Amino acid sequence: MTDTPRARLHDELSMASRRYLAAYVLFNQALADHLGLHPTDVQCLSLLTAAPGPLTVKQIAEMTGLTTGSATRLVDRLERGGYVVRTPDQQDRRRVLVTPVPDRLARVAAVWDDLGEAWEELLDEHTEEELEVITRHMRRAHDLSHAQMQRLRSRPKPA
Amino acid sequence: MTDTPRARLHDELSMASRRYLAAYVLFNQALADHLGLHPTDVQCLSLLTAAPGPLTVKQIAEMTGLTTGSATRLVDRLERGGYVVRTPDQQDRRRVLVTPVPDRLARVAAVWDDLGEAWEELLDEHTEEELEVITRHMRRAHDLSHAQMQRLRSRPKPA
DNA sequence: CAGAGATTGCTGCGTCGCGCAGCGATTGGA
DNA sequence: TCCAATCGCTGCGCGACGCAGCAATCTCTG
Repeated sequence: MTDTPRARLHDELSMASRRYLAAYVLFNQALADHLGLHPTDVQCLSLLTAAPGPLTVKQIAEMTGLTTGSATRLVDRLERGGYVVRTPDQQDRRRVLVTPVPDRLARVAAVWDDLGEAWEELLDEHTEEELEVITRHMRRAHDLSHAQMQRLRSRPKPA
Repeated sequence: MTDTPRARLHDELSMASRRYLAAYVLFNQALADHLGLHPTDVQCLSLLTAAPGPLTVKQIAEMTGLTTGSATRLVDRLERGGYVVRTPDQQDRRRVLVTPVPDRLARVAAVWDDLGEAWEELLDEHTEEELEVITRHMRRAHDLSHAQMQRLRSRPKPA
């Protein structure tokens, strides 16, 4: 079905996205390995820094896709490494707030900044209109991935 | 540093990319879980179908970032599940060619196609020029991720 | 105000993916 | 011909993860 220019563009973008995402997975693994962590840990730290405030263990479990028990072990590792601290919630004493440690995260940020220079150069290759187009696509793709993930989770497994 | 429109666009795209990539990781996990596989297995199948021909175990190890031993176990799982077949290489009898099984992969493709409909709709929201802009950015981002991954791998660990 | 049910986080237990080290088989170069 | 290099496979141990059950706490109801 690649006989029209439009369809060809679709295929090219699909393939480019696949390669990009595959490369990101490898990069994420390499980054985690470089820091002596696991890909899941890096993902969690990314979520923590992107969040406006502290997250509970339950929220971390939902956002990472693993059980509360595994999330507890995950926070254990991060706390042992000094990346986060546990704080009991005053409003609801069942909850435990997980707060990232800025000093410790600075080391992670250092790696990111070092690599972020090339990222800035990449962004500078685009006009402002192009940046908006790409950003819009990213947001739509994010929403789509999120919706399809939930769809997959709430569907009977063929196994 | 978000005091200029340009810098604000940079930050927005950066954040949108982070969210997009994080969502993809979750989606990939959900997809693997849905198929009764592991994220690594799905990644490997994606690489196999994207490759022009059969891959050796060594190539799979390099492209997935794990050791040859783990790659052997990975191919074991895929072979046991009927997703791939092992074929001895005639030119070099040390090598083992791993070929995907079309019939078995059709089941994976079925999930993709079902979800790909929404993906096509997303692509149809863009003009052809916008598609080209996004594709170009994806390719550049892929190259950047790939280069930075190799840079991270060949650097001393701070641990 | 008291008690039932729901929610949150933590802990044994078993499973299994993964890296590491070493092995035999095969290939290509001195 | 011999030897180093390459490829894939196999024990071994580590550790991340899901599962099931637990105590503590909150919330809703009579």
